[in-house]
Amino acid sequence: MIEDQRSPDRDDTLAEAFRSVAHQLRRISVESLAHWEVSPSQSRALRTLTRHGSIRLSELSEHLRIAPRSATEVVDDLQAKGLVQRQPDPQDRRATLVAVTEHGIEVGQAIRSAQGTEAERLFDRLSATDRAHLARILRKLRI
Amino acid sequence: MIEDQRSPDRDDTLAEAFRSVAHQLRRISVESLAHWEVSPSQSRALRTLTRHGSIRLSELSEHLRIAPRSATEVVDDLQAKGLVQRQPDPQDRRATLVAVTEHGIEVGQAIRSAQGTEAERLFDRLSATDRAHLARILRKLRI
DNA sequence: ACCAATTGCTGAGGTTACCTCAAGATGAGG
DNA sequence: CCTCATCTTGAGGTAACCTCAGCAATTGGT
Repeated sequence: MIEDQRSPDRDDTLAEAFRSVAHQLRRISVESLAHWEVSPSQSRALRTLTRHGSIRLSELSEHLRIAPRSATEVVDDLQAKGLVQRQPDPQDRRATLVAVTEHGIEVGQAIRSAQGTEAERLFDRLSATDRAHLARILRKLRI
Repeated sequence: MIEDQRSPDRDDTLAEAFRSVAHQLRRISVESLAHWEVSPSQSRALRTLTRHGSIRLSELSEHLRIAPRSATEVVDDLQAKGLVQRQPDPQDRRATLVAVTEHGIEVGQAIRSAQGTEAERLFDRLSATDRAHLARILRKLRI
Protein backbone atom coordinates (compact mmCIF):
# COMPACT_ATOMS: atom_id res chain seq x y z
CA MET A 1 0.00 0.00 0.00
CA ILE A 2 1.62 3.18 1.20
CA GLU A 3 0.55 5.05 -1.85
CA ASP A 4 0.43 8.47 -0.38
CA GLN A 5 2.74 8.99 2.49
CA ARG A 6 3.09 12.74 2.25
CA SER A 7 1.98 14.91 5.08
CA PRO A 8 -1.36 13.53 6.21
CA ASP A 9 -3.28 16.47 4.94
CA ARG A 10 -2.72 19.60 2.98
CA ASP A 11 -5.87 21.28 4.17
CA ASP A 12 -3.37 23.91 4.87
CA THR A 13 -4.93 27.10 5.66
CA LEU A 14 -2.47 28.94 7.78
CA ALA A 15 -4.81 28.55 10.70
CA GLU A 16 -4.86 24.82 10.40
CA ALA A 17 -1.18 24.38 9.91
CA PHE A 18 -0.68 26.57 12.90
CA ARG A 19 -2.99 24.52 15.08
CA SER A 20 -1.37 21.37 13.95
CA VAL A 21 2.09 22.54 14.91
CA ALA A 22 0.84 23.89 18.21
CA HIS A 23 -0.65 20.53 18.95
CA GLN A 24 2.59 18.81 18.13
CA LEU A 25 4.45 21.29 20.26
CA ARG A 26 2.29 20.50 23.21
CA ARG A 27 2.81 16.80 22.83
CA ILE A 28 6.57 17.15 22.82
CA SER A 29 6.33 19.46 25.74
CA VAL A 30 4.18 17.15 27.81
CA GLU A 31 6.47 14.28 27.08
CA SER A 32 9.63 16.12 27.96
CA LEU A 33 8.16 17.41 31.21
CA ALA A 34 6.69 14.09 32.28
CA HIS A 35 9.85 13.20 34.12
CA TRP A 36 9.31 16.05 36.55
CA GLU A 37 5.59 15.48 36.84
CA VAL A 38 4.97 18.98 35.70
CA SER A 39 2.54 20.05 33.01
CA PRO A 40 3.38 22.61 30.34
CA SER A 41 1.30 25.32 31.89
CA GLN A 42 2.79 24.66 35.28
CA SER A 43 6.22 24.94 33.81
CA ARG A 44 5.31 28.24 32.22
CA ALA A 45 4.04 29.58 35.50
CA LEU A 46 7.15 28.37 37.26
CA ARG A 47 9.27 30.22 34.76
CA THR A 48 7.34 33.41 35.07
CA LEU A 49 7.51 33.26 38.83
CA THR A 50 11.20 32.54 38.86
CA ARG A 51 11.73 35.48 36.62
CA HIS A 52 9.55 37.94 38.44
CA GLY A 53 9.95 36.87 42.04
CA SER A 54 7.06 37.29 44.40
CA ILE A 55 4.03 38.50 42.50
CA ARG A 56 0.31 38.52 42.93
CA LEU A 57 -1.90 35.90 41.52
CA SER A 58 -3.54 38.45 39.31
CA GLU A 59 -0.20 39.59 37.98
CA LEU A 60 0.70 36.04 37.22
CA SER A 61 -2.50 35.63 35.32
CA GLU A 62 -1.66 38.66 33.23
CA HIS A 63 1.77 37.40 32.42
CA LEU A 64 0.33 34.08 31.39
CA ARG A 65 -2.58 35.72 29.61
CA ILE A 66 -5.13 33.58 31.35
CA ALA A 67 -8.08 34.37 33.61
CA PRO A 68 -7.27 34.94 37.28
CA ARG A 69 -9.32 31.92 38.20
CA SER A 70 -7.13 29.77 36.01
CA ALA A 71 -4.00 31.09 37.64
CA THR A 72 -5.41 30.03 40.98
CA GLU A 73 -5.58 26.55 39.64
CA VAL A 74 -2.05 26.42 38.33
CA VAL A 75 -0.76 27.79 41.59
CA ASP A 76 -2.77 25.21 43.52
CA ASP A 77 -1.08 22.48 41.58
CA LEU A 78 2.40 23.91 41.94
CA GLN A 79 1.84 24.46 45.62
CA ALA A 80 0.66 20.90 46.10
CA LYS A 81 4.00 19.84 44.66
CA GLY A 82 5.89 22.20 46.92
CA LEU A 83 7.24 24.23 44.05
CA VAL A 84 5.68 27.54 45.01
CA GLN A 85 4.07 28.99 48.08
CA ARG A 86 1.47 31.61 48.81
CA GLN A 87 1.88 34.46 51.24
CA PRO A 88 -0.50 37.21 52.16
CA ASP A 89 0.37 40.50 50.53
CA PRO A 90 1.25 42.89 53.35
CA GLN A 91 0.20 45.81 51.16
CA ASP A 92 -3.27 44.53 50.51
CA ARG A 93 -4.84 41.82 52.53
CA ARG A 94 -7.15 40.76 49.75
CA ALA A 95 -4.22 39.75 47.63
CA THR A 96 -1.88 36.81 47.87
CA LEU A 97 1.67 36.76 46.68
CA VAL A 98 3.09 33.71 45.06
CA ALA A 99 6.76 32.85 45.26
CA VAL A 100 8.85 29.97 44.05
CA THR A 101 10.33 27.74 46.75
CA GLU A 102 13.89 26.46 46.86
CA HIS A 103 12.66 23.23 45.46
CA GLY A 104 10.79 25.07 42.78
CA ILE A 105 13.93 26.84 41.71
CA GLU A 106 15.83 23.60 41.54
CA VAL A 107 13.18 21.90 39.49
CA GLY A 108 12.93 24.91 37.22
CA GLN A 109 16.62 24.83 36.56
CA ALA A 110 16.65 21.11 36.04
CA ILE A 111 13.90 21.43 33.47
CA ARG A 112 15.61 24.20 31.63
CA SER A 113 19.07 22.75 31.58
CA ALA A 114 18.27 19.11 30.97
CA GLN A 115 16.31 19.36 27.77
CA GLY A 116 16.81 22.75 26.38
CA THR A 117 13.82 24.87 27.07
CA GLU A 118 10.86 22.57 27.07
CA ALA A 119 9.96 21.78 23.54
CA GLU A 120 12.22 24.40 22.09
CA ARG A 121 13.99 21.61 20.32
CA LEU A 122 11.22 21.44 17.77
CA PHE A 123 12.52 24.69 16.38
CA ASP A 124 16.01 23.32 15.98
CA ARG A 125 15.04 22.10 12.60
CA LEU A 126 14.69 25.67 11.40
CA SER A 127 17.59 27.74 10.18
CA ALA A 128 18.62 30.73 12.24
CA THR A 129 17.00 33.05 9.73
CA ASP A 130 13.78 31.15 9.81
CA ARG A 131 13.71 31.26 13.56
CA ALA A 132 14.17 34.99 13.35
CA HIS A 133 11.39 35.26 10.81
CA LEU A 134 9.14 33.19 12.98
CA ALA A 135 9.87 35.19 16.08
CA ARG A 136 9.13 38.40 14.26
CA ILE A 137 5.94 37.08 12.74
CA LEU A 138 4.70 35.74 16.04
CA ARG A 139 5.32 39.07 17.64
CA LYS A 140 3.13 40.70 15.04
CA LEU A 141 0.37 38.19 15.47
CA ARG A 142 0.41 38.52 19.21
CA ILE A 143 -0.76 42.11 19.03
CA MET B 1 -0.99 53.92 37.00
CA ILE B 2 -0.64 52.19 33.65
CA GLU B 3 3.10 52.27 33.86
CA ASP B 4 3.85 49.32 31.69
CA GLN B 5 1.32 48.65 29.04
CA ARG B 6 3.53 46.76 26.64
CA SER B 7 2.81 43.21 25.68
CA PRO B 8 2.00 41.35 28.88
CA ASP B 9 5.15 39.32 28.84
CA ARG B 10 8.30 38.94 26.91
CA ASP B 11 9.03 35.47 28.18
CA ASP B 12 9.32 34.86 24.53
CA THR B 13 10.84 31.61 23.79
CA LEU B 14 9.58 30.65 20.42
CA ALA B 15 7.58 27.89 22.04
CA GLU B 16 5.76 30.27 24.29
CA ALA B 17 5.05 32.85 21.68
CA PHE B 18 3.75 30.08 19.53
CA ARG B 19 1.43 28.79 22.21
CA SER B 20 0.20 32.21 22.91
CA VAL B 21 -0.75 32.86 19.32
CA ALA B 22 -2.33 29.44 19.01
CA HIS B 23 -4.43 30.21 22.03
CA GLN B 24 -5.50 33.50 20.55
CA LEU B 25 -6.28 31.81 17.29
CA ARG B 26 -8.55 29.38 19.03
CA ARG B 27 -10.42 32.12 20.78
CA ILE B 28 -11.10 33.97 17.59
CA SER B 29 -12.10 30.76 15.97
CA VAL B 30 -14.52 29.77 18.69
CA GLU B 31 -16.09 33.15 18.60
CA SER B 32 -16.52 33.28 14.88
CA LEU B 33 -18.04 29.80 14.79
CA ALA B 34 -20.38 30.35 17.70
CA HIS B 35 -23.09 31.55 15.38
CA TRP B 36 -23.32 28.12 13.79
CA GLU B 37 -22.95 26.27 17.06
CA VAL B 38 -19.96 24.48 15.71
CA SER B 39 -16.66 24.06 17.51
CA PRO B 40 -13.32 24.54 15.78
CA SER B 41 -12.52 20.88 15.64
CA GLN B 42 -15.95 20.13 14.26
CA SER B 43 -15.43 22.71 11.59
CA ARG B 44 -12.12 21.16 10.67
CA ALA B 45 -13.69 17.75 10.40
CA LEU B 46 -16.50 19.15 8.30
CA ARG B 47 -14.00 20.66 5.93
CA THR B 48 -12.00 17.51 5.62
CA LEU B 49 -15.11 15.51 4.96
CA THR B 50 -16.42 17.96 2.42
CA ARG B 51 -13.14 17.78 0.62
CA HIS B 52 -12.70 14.03 0.69
CA GLY B 53 -16.24 12.81 0.38
CA SER B 54 -17.22 9.58 2.05
CA ILE B 55 -14.33 8.30 4.11
CA ARG B 56 -13.75 5.99 7.01
CA LEU B 57 -13.55 7.19 10.53
CA SER B 58 -9.99 6.02 10.72
CA GLU B 59 -9.10 7.95 7.60
CA LEU B 60 -10.67 11.03 9.03
CA SER B 61 -8.60 10.62 12.17
CA GLU B 62 -5.47 10.47 10.06
CA HIS B 63 -6.35 13.58 8.17
CA LEU B 64 -7.03 15.40 11.39
CA ARG B 65 -4.01 13.82 13.07
CA ILE B 66 -5.96 12.71 16.06
CA ALA B 67 -6.62 9.29 17.61
CA PRO B 68 -9.42 7.26 16.02
CA ARG B 69 -11.35 7.41 19.25
CA SER B 70 -11.33 11.17 19.09
CA ALA B 71 -12.62 11.16 15.56
CA THR B 72 -15.55 9.06 16.75
CA GLU B 73 -16.36 11.84 19.13
CA VAL B 74 -16.24 14.63 16.60
CA VAL B 75 -18.39 12.63 14.24
CA ASP B 76 -20.87 11.94 17.04
CA ASP B 77 -21.26 15.63 17.57
CA LEU B 78 -21.57 16.48 13.90
CA GLN B 79 -24.05 13.71 13.43
CA ALA B 80 -26.13 14.93 16.35
CA LYS B 81 -26.38 18.23 14.52
CA GLY B 82 -27.31 16.53 11.30
CA LEU B 83 -24.22 17.74 9.50
CA VAL B 84 -22.79 14.34 8.69
CA GLN B 85 -24.03 10.79 8.63
CA ARG B 86 -22.57 7.37 9.09
CA GLN B 87 -23.01 4.48 6.71
CA PRO B 88 -21.65 1.00 6.90
CA ASP B 89 -18.74 0.44 4.58
CA PRO B 90 -19.89 -2.15 2.04
CA GLN B 91 -16.29 -3.22 1.55
CA ASP B 92 -15.65 -3.97 5.20
CA ARG B 93 -18.35 -4.41 7.73
CA ARG B 94 -16.13 -3.42 10.59
CA ALA B 95 -15.73 0.03 9.18
CA THR B 96 -18.12 2.94 8.93
CA LEU B 97 -18.04 5.62 6.32
CA VAL B 98 -18.77 9.17 7.19
CA ALA B 99 -20.30 11.59 4.71
CA VAL B 100 -21.44 15.16 4.89
CA THR B 101 -25.17 15.74 4.57
CA GLU B 102 -26.83 18.41 2.45
CA HIS B 103 -27.24 20.48 5.52
CA GLY B 104 -23.60 19.92 6.40
CA ILE B 105 -22.52 21.20 3.04
CA GLU B 106 -24.64 24.29 3.42
CA VAL B 107 -23.32 25.06 6.85
CA GLY B 108 -19.78 24.42 5.71
CA GLN B 109 -20.20 26.89 2.88
CA ALA B 110 -21.84 29.44 5.10
CA ILE B 111 -18.98 29.23 7.53
CA ARG B 112 -16.38 29.59 4.88
CA SER B 113 -17.95 32.39 2.96
CA ALA B 114 -19.30 34.48 5.77
CA GLN B 115 -16.18 35.10 7.74
CA GLY B 116 -13.28 34.19 5.58
CA THR B 117 -11.93 30.87 6.64
CA GLU B 118 -12.54 30.62 10.32
CA ALA B 119 -9.96 32.68 12.07
CA GLU B 120 -7.89 33.18 9.00
CA ARG B 121 -8.39 36.87 9.48
CA LEU B 122 -5.80 36.91 12.20
CA PHE B 123 -3.22 36.48 9.51
CA ASP B 124 -4.47 39.46 7.59
CA ARG B 125 -2.21 41.61 9.60
CA LEU B 126 0.78 39.98 8.00
CA SER B 127 2.23 41.04 4.69
CA ALA B 128 1.98 38.62 1.81
CA THR B 129 5.65 37.78 2.16
CA ASP B 130 5.30 37.10 5.83
CA ARG B 131 2.38 34.83 5.20
CA ALA B 132 4.48 32.95 2.70
CA HIS B 133 7.33 32.72 5.18
CA LEU B 134 4.98 31.47 7.84
CA ALA B 135 3.44 28.88 5.58
CA ARG B 136 6.84 27.59 4.62
CA ILE B 137 8.09 27.50 8.18
CA LEU B 138 5.01 25.71 9.42
CA ARG B 139 5.42 23.13 6.74
CA LYS B 140 8.91 22.44 7.97
CA LEU B 141 7.83 22.18 11.56
CA ARG B 142 5.04 19.84 10.74
CA ILE B 143 7.40 17.10 9.65
C1' DA C 1 -16.41 58.00 59.90
C1' DC C 2 -19.49 55.48 56.71
C1' DC C 3 -21.50 53.39 52.78
C1' DA C 4 -21.02 52.14 47.93
C1' DA C 5 -18.48 50.52 44.50
C1' DT C 6 -14.46 48.09 43.26
C1' DT C 7 -10.85 44.73 43.47
C1' DG C 8 -8.66 40.11 44.52
C1' DC C 9 -9.21 35.53 45.21
C1' DT C 10 -11.58 31.12 45.00
C1' DG C 11 -15.70 27.50 45.11
C1' DA C 12 -18.77 25.46 41.93
C1' DG C 13 -19.59 23.88 37.76
C1' DG C 14 -18.75 23.83 32.67
C1' DT C 15 -16.31 23.12 28.06
C1' DT C 16 -13.12 21.61 24.39
C1' DA C 17 -10.27 18.52 22.65
C1' DC C 18 -7.80 15.32 23.30
C1' DC C 19 -5.97 10.56 25.30
C1' DT C 20 -5.58 5.26 26.70
C1' DC C 21 -7.34 0.76 27.42
C1' DA C 22 -10.18 -2.94 26.45
C1' DA C 23 -14.16 -5.10 24.36
C1' DG C 24 -17.03 -6.65 20.39
C1' DA C 25 -17.36 -7.55 15.61
C1' DT C 26 -15.34 -8.56 11.47
C1' DG C 27 -11.80 -9.81 8.10
C1' DA C 28 -7.55 -12.37 6.28
C1' DG C 29 -4.21 -16.07 6.12
C1' DG C 30 -2.76 -20.54 7.00
C1' DC D 1 -11.57 -23.28 11.70
C1' DC D 2 -8.56 -20.77 14.34
C1' DT D 3 -5.63 -17.20 15.27
C1' DC D 4 -4.17 -12.65 14.56
C1' DA D 5 -4.91 -8.14 12.99
C1' DT D 6 -8.07 -4.25 12.20
C1' DC D 7 -12.15 -0.98 12.97
C1' DT D 8 -14.97 1.28 15.95
C1' DT D 9 -16.62 2.55 20.32
C1' DG D 10 -17.77 2.36 25.70
C1' DA D 11 -15.62 3.72 29.84
C1' DG D 12 -12.97 6.67 32.10
C1' DG D 13 -9.27 10.24 32.34
C1' DT D 14 -6.51 14.66 31.70
C1' DA D 15 -4.99 19.48 30.71
C1' DA D 16 -6.10 23.91 30.39
C1' DC D 17 -8.99 26.81 30.10
C1' DC D 18 -13.69 29.51 31.11
C1' DT D 19 -17.82 32.05 33.60
C1' DC D 20 -20.53 33.20 37.49
C1' DA D 21 -21.24 34.15 42.18
C1' DG D 22 -19.63 35.04 46.76
C1' DC D 23 -16.71 36.66 50.43
C1' DA D 24 -13.16 39.85 52.16
C1' DA D 25 -10.72 43.81 52.03
C1' DT D 26 -9.87 48.41 50.13
C1' DT D 27 -10.88 52.85 48.10
C1' DG D 28 -13.60 56.94 46.96
C1' DG D 29 -16.71 59.98 47.91
C1' DT D 30 -19.61 62.67 51.19
